[in-house]
Amino acid sequence: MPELPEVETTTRGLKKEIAGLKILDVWTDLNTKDKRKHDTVADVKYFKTFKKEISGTKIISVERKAKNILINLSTPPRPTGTPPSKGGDKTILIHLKMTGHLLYGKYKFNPSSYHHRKGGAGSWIPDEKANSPLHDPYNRFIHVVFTLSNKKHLAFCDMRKFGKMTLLDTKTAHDTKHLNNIGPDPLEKSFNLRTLKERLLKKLNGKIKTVFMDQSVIAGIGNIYSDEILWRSGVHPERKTNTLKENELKLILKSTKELLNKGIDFGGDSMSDYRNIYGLRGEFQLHHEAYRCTGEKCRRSRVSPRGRKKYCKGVILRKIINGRSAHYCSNHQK
DNA sequence: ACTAGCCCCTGGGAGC
DNA sequence: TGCTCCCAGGGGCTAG
Repeated sequence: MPELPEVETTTRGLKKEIAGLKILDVWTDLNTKDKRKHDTVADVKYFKTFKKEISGTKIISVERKAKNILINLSTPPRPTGTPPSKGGDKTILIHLKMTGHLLYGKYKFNPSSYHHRKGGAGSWIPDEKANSPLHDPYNRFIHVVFTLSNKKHLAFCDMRKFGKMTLLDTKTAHDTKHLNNIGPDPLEKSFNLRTLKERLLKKLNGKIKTVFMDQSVIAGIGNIYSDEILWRSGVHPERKTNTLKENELKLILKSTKELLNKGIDFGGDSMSDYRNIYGLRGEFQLHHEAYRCTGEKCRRSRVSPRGRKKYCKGVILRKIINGRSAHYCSNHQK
């Protein structure tokens, strides 16, 4: 599932590949009457406006805010004599939720493809050789396709359709409900021990794992990285935030920065369906110490004063905490 | 103002 | 082989 490192990997890819290009057209097969999706491209009426507003615009920049991707556009061109678009420049806000990812490449319509056989309304497959990584089944659930001015496409692939794509006014994007209640980004240099303490004060009585995944407290951390951070910090996921000692907070801060950076260095976590914009897997899943390691021996080791390597005698346990599965060591996480 | 719990969605895996 | 059932979970929403 895309968390900060996965969204950052995608954002970096987009900055490199699509900044400066124009959006010529957009297609979707999403069509819902679900009220909760009325302000997204999944809503038919909304999609019409969306298409009109973004067609012909230029992609100015791409940024990440927590787990959201923001694609900032130029003002849409208007025929002479017609007033400019209300609200000025637009920003496409994308949240990948559980199974979403973005793909950049060449696509062509193929009605007999895998996705179509599964009942999709339409389907696009990559215009690549058969052994292309883009033929990975997880890259076939394509629901929105942007046609770009270099004849390539930006596709939104989302197996479970939890993802969200909506259009905002660039000027006020950060003040909308989507973005105005998000805590500081832990990878910012200014995010230090003081910041961490201040943020945790917001939820004094909460379990650390739950609080850590709360986007209004800290931005970008989800189930995988919270498990890994707490494993490395030696802190039990159910510890109340107000019982954490100074040295534990220091460890949590250090582990957070280290693991999020490690996630980015490995190109994200593809244990499930995350793929980068070229359709390729990241490798962080090969370095899990806790997440989905239930029943395995704890891999933590330390070097004793005599120079011997001592292994933790714990086993990784799984427990549902506030409706989310938590994985932690039975021994060293206290 | 809080929080627990439901819901969205669908492929994959287990069990029969 | 093929059916049913359950699981994964971010975050919006609602009921308490």
